Amino acid sequence: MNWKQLFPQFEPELIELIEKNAVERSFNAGDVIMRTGQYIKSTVLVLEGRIKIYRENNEGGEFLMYYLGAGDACAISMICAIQSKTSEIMAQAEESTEVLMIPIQLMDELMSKYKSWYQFVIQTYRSRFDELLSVVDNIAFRNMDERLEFYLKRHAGKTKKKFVELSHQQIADDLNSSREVISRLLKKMEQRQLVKLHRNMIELA
Amino acid sequence: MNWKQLFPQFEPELIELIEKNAVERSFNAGDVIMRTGQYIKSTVLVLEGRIKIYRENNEGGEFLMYYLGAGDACAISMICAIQSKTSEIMAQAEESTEVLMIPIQLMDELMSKYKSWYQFVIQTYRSRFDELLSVVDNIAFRNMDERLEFYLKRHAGKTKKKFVELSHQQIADDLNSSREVISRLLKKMEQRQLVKLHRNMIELA
DNA sequence: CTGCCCCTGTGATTTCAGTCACATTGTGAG
DNA sequence: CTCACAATGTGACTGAAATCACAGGGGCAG
Repeated sequence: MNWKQLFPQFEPELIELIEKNAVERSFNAGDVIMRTGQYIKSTVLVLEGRIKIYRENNEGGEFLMYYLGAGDACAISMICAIQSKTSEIMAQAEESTEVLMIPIQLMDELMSKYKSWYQFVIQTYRSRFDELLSVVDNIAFRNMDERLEFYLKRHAGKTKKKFVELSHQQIADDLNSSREVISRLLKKMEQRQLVKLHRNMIELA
Repeated sequence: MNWKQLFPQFEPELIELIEKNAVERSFNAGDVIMRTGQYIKSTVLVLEGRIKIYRENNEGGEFLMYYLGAGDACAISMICAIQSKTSEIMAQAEESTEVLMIPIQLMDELMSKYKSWYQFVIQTYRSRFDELLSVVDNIAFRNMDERLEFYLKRHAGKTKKKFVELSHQQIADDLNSSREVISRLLKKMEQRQLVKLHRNMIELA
């Protein structure tokens, strides 16, 4: 795949080096890309599709943290890759997804030699950290109705559509809530004209 | 202050460079070191004392994220400093605290020239990211009683004492809960022989 | 000693969210 | 068309935590 236009800030030399050493990989919707406790041997750049990054607890509950889309990098894979540590999160493809895996051995060289790469890594850390902060804000300070609104907006924002094609159950899972609660809150939102409900699809006003 | 032994991994040359350019600063218990929306012009290293990093919302609620102690660096100040962005968190001294402020202009040079600095920064990112993950875990998956236990252990752990010298109200603030709830849960813990309650002080079993 | 303020204990009530139970509806396979 | 199944709607109940109201009690300033 021709991915260069996703990273216009990279120097040609850097792109060449990545191309020579990195491996492209495809995942189908639903594939688990990384799981809790797994060792990480590469830094992951997303070229196409969408990856869900979430936390799982031992009782089967899960909790969505954020999404990665084309042009994003996985901050956790960067940190873990550099230190050869295990990851503490789950990553799952939401759609058909293409990624570029850059072996850790290359990281040090890229960081020291290419300013654009260094900037990109810092930028990635910052974005993820900020997203994590807003996640903390939401669960610490907001009720489920506000969290649901935030979730729908974020989901629609990334896909650039006015539709969220998910069942109530899937939304409940992402928010670590239950289907009935989400159904009821969605009904209330419909009464407030914020959404229109369809089967497997929510239309944002 | 002689802080070199806190960072034994730093090369002499690196230490010298920091010494020449950084500014030491003291804060008293209760001083706000950084507030939401403030621009950051320096990276902060903690030399002595203890800093509380927390999130504040517009309705006066607050929520503790983690502490920084001697030898720690503020990951957020690093990220923000490099990008000259505003911070999204509050930092407050819990005790008398000494910090070293390294001007952002120096960051790029340190990162590219000193491997030990680069490693330190990466290590800092990782630790804070992990702490933030465990914060998310706690509020997403745990009830208040478990969160309280976790809070007490963490608080005592950092101070290396078996005592937590806080009023119930302060604990409630940190957990974004209310005083009565904390009092009741502490009573239950006392009945389970996990703690002994005193005025302004909790003794861990 | 006394008055005041802060810290703590505790009951009553309310609200939000999770759970259980079951009804209804939409859709695709055959 | 019909059946099976997944998605959705809804009432009843439960439990966790927030809130309200108020009662003691300890410590300190004067």
